[in-house]
Amino acid sequence: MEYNHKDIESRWQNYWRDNKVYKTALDTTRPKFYVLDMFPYPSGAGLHVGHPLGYIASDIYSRYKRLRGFNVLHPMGYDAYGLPAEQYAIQTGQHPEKTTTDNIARYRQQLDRIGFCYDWDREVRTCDPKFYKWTQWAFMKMVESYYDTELDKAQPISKLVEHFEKEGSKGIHAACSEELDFTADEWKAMSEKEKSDTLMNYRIAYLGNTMVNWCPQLGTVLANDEVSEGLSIRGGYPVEQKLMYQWCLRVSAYAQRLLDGLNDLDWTDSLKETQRNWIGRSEGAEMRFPIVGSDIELEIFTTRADTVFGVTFMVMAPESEYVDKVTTPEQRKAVDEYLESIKHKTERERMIDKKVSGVFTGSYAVNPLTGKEIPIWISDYVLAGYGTGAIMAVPAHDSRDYAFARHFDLPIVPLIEGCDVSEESFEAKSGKMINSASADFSLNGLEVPEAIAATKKYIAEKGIGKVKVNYRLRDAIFSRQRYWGEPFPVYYKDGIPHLMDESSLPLLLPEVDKYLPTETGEPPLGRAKNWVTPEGYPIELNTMPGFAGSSAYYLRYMDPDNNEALVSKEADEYWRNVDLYIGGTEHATGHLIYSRFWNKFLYDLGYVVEPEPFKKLINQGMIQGRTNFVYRIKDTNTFVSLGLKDQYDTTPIRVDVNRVSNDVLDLDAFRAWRPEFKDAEFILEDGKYVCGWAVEKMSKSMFNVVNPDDIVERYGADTLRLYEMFLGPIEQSKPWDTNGIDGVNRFIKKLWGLYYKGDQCFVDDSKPSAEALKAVHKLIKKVTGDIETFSYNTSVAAFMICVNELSSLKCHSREVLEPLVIVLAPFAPHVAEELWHTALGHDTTVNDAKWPEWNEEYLKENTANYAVSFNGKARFTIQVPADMPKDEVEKLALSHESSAKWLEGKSVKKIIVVPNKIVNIVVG
RNA sequence: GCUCGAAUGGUGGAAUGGUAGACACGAAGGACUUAAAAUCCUUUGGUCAUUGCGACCGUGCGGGUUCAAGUCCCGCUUCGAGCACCA
Repeated sequence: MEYNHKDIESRWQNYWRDNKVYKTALDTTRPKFYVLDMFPYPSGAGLHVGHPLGYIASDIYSRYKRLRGFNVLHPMGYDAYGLPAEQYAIQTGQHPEKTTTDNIARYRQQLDRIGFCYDWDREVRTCDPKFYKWTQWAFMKMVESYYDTELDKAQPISKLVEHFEKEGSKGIHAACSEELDFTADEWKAMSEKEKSDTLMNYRIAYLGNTMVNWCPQLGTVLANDEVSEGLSIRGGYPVEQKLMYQWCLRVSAYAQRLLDGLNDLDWTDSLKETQRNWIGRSEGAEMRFPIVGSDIELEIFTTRADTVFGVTFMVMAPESEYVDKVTTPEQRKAVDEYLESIKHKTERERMIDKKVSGVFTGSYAVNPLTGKEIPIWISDYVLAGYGTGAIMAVPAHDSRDYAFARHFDLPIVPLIEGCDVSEESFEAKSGKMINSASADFSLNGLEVPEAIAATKKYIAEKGIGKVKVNYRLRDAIFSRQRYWGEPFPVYYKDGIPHLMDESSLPLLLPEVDKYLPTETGEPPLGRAKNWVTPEGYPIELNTMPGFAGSSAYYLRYMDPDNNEALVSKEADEYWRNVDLYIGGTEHATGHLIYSRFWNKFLYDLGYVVEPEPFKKLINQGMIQGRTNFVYRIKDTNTFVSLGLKDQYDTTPIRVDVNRVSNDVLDLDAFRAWRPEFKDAEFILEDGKYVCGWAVEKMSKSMFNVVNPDDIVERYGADTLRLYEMFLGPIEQSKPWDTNGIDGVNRFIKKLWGLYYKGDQCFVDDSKPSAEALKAVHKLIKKVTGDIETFSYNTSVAAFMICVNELSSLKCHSREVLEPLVIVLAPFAPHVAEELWHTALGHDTTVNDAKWPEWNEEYLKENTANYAVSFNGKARFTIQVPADMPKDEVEKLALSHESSAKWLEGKSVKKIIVVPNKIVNIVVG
């Protein structure tokens, strides 16, 4: 029997499927282990060779854990709502559901060919009503909750209502959009609409008038993580800031818990750091500056409380609500003109344009420490959304304030001894304070950190301000003006939003004639007929964003068919949370934040038992494309090989990588590729056409997409799996390079040759030699250690070494060949399964085998090699019996004939013997 | 600007502070073959030496700790990632 990957792989894939070999059930007698891949968005392009990288890694780990006796949950599903399907629908009129279903079918086919051990009975699709019922359900729970800042958890909104009834807003501790102040009587006197609006200020999912990222080209709002440098991540269209009435999630209330939770997670430092940056905690002080001739106080946030004595002016954001209140009649015209000029700029223009601009309001504030009057300005370098939307300007110690002061000729007061502010600001947080004293308070002579602490204490005592922590993390905007997403279970009665009854879930996505906004600018759901409740009230027209469906999907896999709960108590208590999560870094500030938030919310309400969803997380690197080039001599149809191209004037042209093998162009395939190359001529080197190459993003337009199907067809899934792991550490990004895959394929054939030659099976029950036992036990030890640390590339190398040793030893003993198959099974399951059954004669599947333990006895050496070195420079090697005591090794090393010349005229100061490694003789 | 990470042959990459370059690709030479493919064997960091041995230099750069540094410490350079008018 020759190794025939097509026959072996299709046979076993069918067997696994028909016998539901990978079906997982809740089994409290066995320890659980939950291994999860980030589920893919099923795009029209299908899988390329980069996608399976993480899936293979998690598959290996799942199979390994299973062989170790764990009950492994390893599911897969689809993040099926998304913009591409909707845009395709707009262009073609094809229902997004149709394209999505087709794409999923294609993905499934591609995934199946690689031989993954998913339990497909647990598949979820975010666009499936059975699934999105629970997305809508969680949203409703968020609407019905507020965040108690004292208990530090979500609470039912009814508790807050009770409090309002009794004491109004006095003494509440609830996260809110803005501080409100009302009495119980005022609350009771509110209209239904006013009450609704008031409660929106506290709900965890709330309707709010907020600055949103509006993308006109996409026709929808976007969350902060969907925007980068003022452009939409999808499509790269400009994004503007716009005040809109939108559903939001009060993620900011969870900022501190999201930050603290990171400490206990087994994630990479860089990913945790990314999340910490995104949450952006900064400790400082909030201070009030009274405005001259008014009872308004301007509130600011600063991390540099020590610099208050250097505040020479104040600046507020153009969008600040105080702008109107402090602008004097004389300055009104100038201010209006300035606001108008800002309004026309997009967010991106504002970011790029670093020119200093601003306008004086005409009003003055009082510096609470110096008592001096300072002017209040407006400038767009102050952001409305962060802190209080106003700042105290310290030009001597902040570069932005410095630039502003210089431009408008405002005073600059240095506060740190010896600093030079004639050219630029001094921003270092060190040095001794100067110029910082009033009648009853002085910071002079203190170091900066001491001064910060002293000022915080002082302002708190004086009632001027208080210590405050600010976060960069904003609430997530939860509405999208799109069709292809979850509808909100919300209807409007007299303009007041109401939740639908829980029993009416899921609220099904309605049919529409077109997937575009309506003529009046309403979202696509505005086209739906009868989009009203049975009572005739209109239903919300927005849909939920992509992250809604992906925030709790890992919980649904635990209990996918449950129609009574997101996940049953029993299933949740058994599976708990994800032990190992594998996916890309691109979700660091999106999905991985939202999911943690969502989980913490459900945890607060008692629906889940674990406060964190993903215990350990591995980020697989991106597989980049490796583009091949051919070089056409200008104005001809002649192509010159890489090594000779410098002799001609050439144009590099990207060539389909599938027509190139090991950088050598297949000439006929190239001629057949496109009509214009039909008559191409070639200048070869050594009879070959060698292509150039470059690393680029893997994409159709670069002609560098490699489809896993082609690799599986040619070499088999086992070769693909081993090769992807062999490329390098999984965390690392690397270009896909088909060069080298032959080496892995050769390994599998060589392995096969240990068991079979022609039709003859070699496996016998003979006693293996010590060398053979050693080879395989070394392998077991190495692979066991490697799997736990995800060093799969060195495991593959270990397999190669072991098989090479066994074939040169001509070892065919079952005692050696059986454990070899078991440890190989996670990596190359098809060939392992085949050998397990046919060559080794088992009738169970290799998945039910027991992971072998290595025996240290077999690994013992009977001789030990020592490198003998003098002052750290290795000079020669000695071989001694393994159990020779240290002092004898020393003696032997010193008496070796080669030692004489190193010892000549010198004395031995010290001898260091590292077992099996080195004898270092220190001479001097 | 702040934060984090990385840098090792022609290439991808190995190395608990202990003989750097495992394993693989590529390349060169050889065996088998009419020939090619496939397969197998040998060589492959550099320089010099070489029908014997060898010798010296080598992990981005400059210092340091150590008997011993790719690995630890300090200071740079370059590349990558995250955040960024965030006060």
